[in-house]
Parts: sequence; C-alpha cells; structure tokens
Amino acid sequence: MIDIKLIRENPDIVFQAMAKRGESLASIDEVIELDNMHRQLLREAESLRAKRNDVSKQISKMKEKPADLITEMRCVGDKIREIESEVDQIAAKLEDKLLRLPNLPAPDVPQGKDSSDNVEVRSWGKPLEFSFTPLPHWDLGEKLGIIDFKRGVKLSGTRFYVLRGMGSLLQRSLISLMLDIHVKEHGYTEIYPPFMVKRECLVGSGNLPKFADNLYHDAEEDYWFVPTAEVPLTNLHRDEIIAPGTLPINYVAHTACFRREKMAAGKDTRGIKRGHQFDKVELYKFAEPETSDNELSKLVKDAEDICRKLNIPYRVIQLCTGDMGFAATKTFDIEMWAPGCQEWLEVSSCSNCSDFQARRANIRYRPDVESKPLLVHTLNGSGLALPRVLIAILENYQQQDGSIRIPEALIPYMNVDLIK
RNA sequence: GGAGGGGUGACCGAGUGGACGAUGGUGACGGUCUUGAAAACCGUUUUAGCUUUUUGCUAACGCGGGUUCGAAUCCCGCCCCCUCCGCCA
Repeated sequence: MIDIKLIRENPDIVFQAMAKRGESLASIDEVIELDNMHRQLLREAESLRAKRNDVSKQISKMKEKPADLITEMRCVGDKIREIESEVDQIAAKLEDKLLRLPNLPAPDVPQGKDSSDNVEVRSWGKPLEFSFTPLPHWDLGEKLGIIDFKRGVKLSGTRFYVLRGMGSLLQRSLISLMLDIHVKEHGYTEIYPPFMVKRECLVGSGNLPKFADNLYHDAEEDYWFVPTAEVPLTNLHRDEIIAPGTLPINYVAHTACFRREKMAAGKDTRGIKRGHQFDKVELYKFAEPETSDNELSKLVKDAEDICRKLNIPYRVIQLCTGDMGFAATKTFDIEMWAPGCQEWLEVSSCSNCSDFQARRANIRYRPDVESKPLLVHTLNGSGLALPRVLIAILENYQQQDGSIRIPEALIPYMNVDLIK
C-alpha cells in the first residue's frame, strides 16, 4: 500500500510513478475523492462524539437526570451511528482502492513498457557448446524415468508431474544444498512456515485483494495456500515493532508453492517449467529504509551464489517499470540458460518492496529506544526455484548418451556423480 | 468434537455502568545521592486518526455487533489460549 499522505499531499509524484508503470490513473482520482469525503465525515462524527462525551460527563454529575437532555443525547447518538455507518462504507471503499494500487517504482528503475525493455546487468559463464543436439528436459526426464508426466496428470490433472527415484533425490539434494549455503555461508535463519495461511496474510503480502484468481483457497475454513514462502515470511512480523539493533533480519524458507496460473493459461504447458505446485527456497529480509537498496544487492548476490556453485551460466536482468511486480519498487531477475528448450529460465526474482508490504502488514521497527516506530522495508527473492534449476541441471549436464552428470557441489548430497 | 477456566498497556496484575487510556508492581529511560556501582528517592514511559502554532478533539481493555445519555464493566455471536475427556500422525 502506498502512503495516503503522499497521495494527498503530492498527487503529482504518484501520478507520474503510476504512469511509468503503465497503470490507469483514474483510480488515484477516486482515492483522493474518497479520502476527502472520509475525512469530512470523520470530522463530523468526532465533533458529535465530543459533544456526547461532554454532556454525558455533566449528566453523571447531576443528581436529577433531566429527561429532555437525555432525549436530545439519544438523537445525537442516532446521528453518530448514522454518520459512522457512512464513514465505514467510505473507509472500506477507500481501503479497497488503496490496496489495489501497486508500489511506486524507485527513481533509478529503467523506464519501459514490458519485458523487452528490461536491462541486462551482468552475466556469468558461457552457454555450453554441445557436440550433439541437446535434448529438452521433458525428453531427458522421461527417458531416464525420473519425471513422470502421465501419472502426474492421472493424479491431479494438467500441470502436475511426479518426480521419481533420482529425480526426486536431485530435487531434495538441491533443497538441502541451497538451505545449507544460505544458512551457513550467507547468515540466514531457516524457517519452516505453514503452507496454508489466513486471508489477512495475503493482504499483507499484496496478493489480495487484487490477485485472488491466482490463489488456491479452502472456502470452508478460509485457508489460503501459499503461492510463495514470501507470504508467510512477510507475516511473521505482522503487527510487531522490531526492537532496536535487530535489523536486518534474514530468513530462508523452503516451501511448496501453489498457483492457479490462470493468467498464464496455455503458456509453458510442456515440461516442469510452470506447474500448479512447485518447490522453492525463498530468501527474505527485513531492513531499515536507509540500507534496503544495499540489502537488495546482497540478496541478489546470495541467490547468484547458488548458480555459481552449480556452475550453470546465468544472467542478471533488471526489470523495467512496466514489467515489475505489484509490490516491488525495484526488481532483479536471475535467469539460467537452458540449452535443451533454448531459453533463459527465470530461477529467481529479487525485489525490494520498500514499505509497501510493511504498511499493509503493519510491520515497524524502532531505530533506537526513544524513537517512534517506523515502517521497515521488506525484500524477497528466490534462492532458487526448484523445477527450473532441475531443468537447467538436466539440460546443461546432459551427455550424448542421455545420462546426466551431477554438479560437483551436489555429489556429497546425492552420493552419485551420474544419473543414467 | 465435548466440558470447564481465561484473554486489560513491553510484562505481571487491579478494576462489574459515570472524571478509567485505565490503581499498583516489574522492566526500560532520565535525574538526585555516590569516586564508581548497588540501594533508596523523584520523574518519564501505548498507538493511530483528525486538527495543527500551541492548545485540543476522537478512537483502541481479544474481534464484531447490541443495550444505554454514557460500556473495560451488562447482553449476543465469533476467535485465541489453558485444563480435562474423546480422536488422531
């Protein structure tokens, strides 16, 4: 959520920022109008309440309670209730509009309208030269008997698959490797959160109310399946004031992620690139506003480190204003090269959400004991997304005979050096 | 799922219709005293909104409704925690 005060006092800044994102500007005008109405009604209600409090005090001091005064106050009470219900309605509308406005892009984010305007920041490693035509992972996985697409569909339908034997071990080993590196070398604290959370958690992270159609939901209990560990991690400190000297806080969590992928219907239907359920190791930071930009750089480096340890070529892309996610003020994607399906795979997306989620989830900190609580900055990034790393390993490490070499760093976890 | 008990400020805990945003204690911070520390004593210690120069006003006692001129306090619904029983991994 962006600060209503900013919209109220510097609407031009907000208009310009939203224009950069390619957002419609009409809703900002609506916000301003609702805000004015809201405050005016609030003033009316509050002055009536002040009157009632005052008179009630007087009545409490009187021995004889005058009937006409009580009648008058009864009317005032009715009037207050009337205005309050109006206030509530307007406040709810205002809240909803505000919750649907995306974050403001940082000033140094390249301007653009879609992914074609994104900017490559750096790259590492060179795409391998093959002496044969490298196969896509769906062929490799099926031939090796480590990915079972047919049975995935039998169990759960399209966009589901089963990992089997070495495929399953490979994923499990990758998860352990990533967690170990982030905990032991990068200083993150490992978290195991719930995979189903309450509605307000999704509002806090920015997924609701706007993106309900990408979420799985148990209507009976009002549980929501997490589309990413970012959701529970954001809400770990919801409604808290973080003590002085505690920031930055670094968390890493491995969870399953559940997404309906309605927006992407018909896209990436082949292979394991985009499923309704996938595993991900997520990095998350709570930081002071002054350091969040620097923390984002560190977060990206921490995610990149996994790519390097797996020795897979990658590039880092900065997203332009038009391609950034809803909550982000600045985003870097990491993409691994997949020689079989001949594309760059997004294995990580690292964002600084500034105070956008903190305001929604009411997450604050005290810079020192005496100071007032301020909103923290939150940052998130994959470290990394499992299915796509699996793809990259299968396709980059494939041999002419269809076997897969195991990256050096994974051998201690798998206890084999080849899948065949 | 059933029965009983409970939810008040950073924490403990008082308060059963009127000056209670809330007694008291603990902790924290500042001061007096002290060479320094402890002890003792004095003081300060919630958040948000509105208004803003100050003063000020409003709201919040798990959450949401209701009764009342007036609710932490009475009534209704819900949530959470604890104990016992049942069930389960």
